[in-house]
Amino acid sequence: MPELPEVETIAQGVNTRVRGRRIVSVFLGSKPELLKSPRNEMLRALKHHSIAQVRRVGKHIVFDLAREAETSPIAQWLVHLGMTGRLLVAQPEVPLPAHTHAVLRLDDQREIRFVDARRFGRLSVLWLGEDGMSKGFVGTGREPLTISAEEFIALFHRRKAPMKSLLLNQSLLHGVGNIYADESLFHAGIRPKRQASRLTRAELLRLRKALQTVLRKAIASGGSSVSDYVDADGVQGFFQLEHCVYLRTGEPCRACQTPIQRIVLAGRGTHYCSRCQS
DNA sequence: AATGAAACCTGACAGC
DNA sequence: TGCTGTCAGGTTTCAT
Repeated sequence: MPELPEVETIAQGVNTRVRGRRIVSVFLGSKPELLKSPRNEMLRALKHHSIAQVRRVGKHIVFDLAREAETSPIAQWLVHLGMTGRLLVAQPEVPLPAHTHAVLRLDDQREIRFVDARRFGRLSVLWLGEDGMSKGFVGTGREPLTISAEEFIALFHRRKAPMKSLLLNQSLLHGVGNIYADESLFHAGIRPKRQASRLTRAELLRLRKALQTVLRKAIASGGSSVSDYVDADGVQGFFQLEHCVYLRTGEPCRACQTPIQRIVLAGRGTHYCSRCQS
């Protein structure tokens, strides 16, 4: 479900609520495909350790785990929410939702719960070297909010795939998904199918600006709740009210009233205005 | 190397 | 009511 703004909202929310707490017990469900690291490794990394920090890297939520009374992390717990994953902080008396696959019980009794109906989510553990040997998880690509204009342009140099497909490629930029790819292309006035290598420098500069603006605004709105996205408290975002094209097939363009088109590109529903985007 | 299509799952919703 | 088909915030794998 979640893209950069939703993952950012969740990570910030979880961080505020559980930073500094100790994990006293861990439950991991029986679905093996969710665990990208061995189960015993994951239990060993989590159990009896403290949560130094929770943050977002790309679409991943990173838990920095430290020994008690120490600050430098020894391991990281990585959570990828896939399409339908949720990460909730709840009191123990609140009933476990269906499809709960992991529960971390904290020293104040509260629980961090990983819930994922479709099971496209993934959990993994990264061990950190003793003397800062490993920097830990740095993500799969460049960070869209901080990438410079020149680096952004260089990413797409000589690429012949449609621009939207490349926006979704997590080894180039990480964090952009279907909603924000469609929305940023609309705001930049670029058709999703355009070959990246045929975009002008000015268009690429416009796209970077549009992408950063739309991501920042979405974070400020707590993300987009299209079907079932909620933050760490189970609260919905409201950036879906600002969508110009995503899931608005046939509805009038907010700028020119032309009905929004839907095509399939890179296997994904793709929405654009045929008049505003050229 | 790069691109595209299919596969992995469940749930919600529209139409009959 | 219940069936079928479509669609959904993502990534990986396989074929070209």
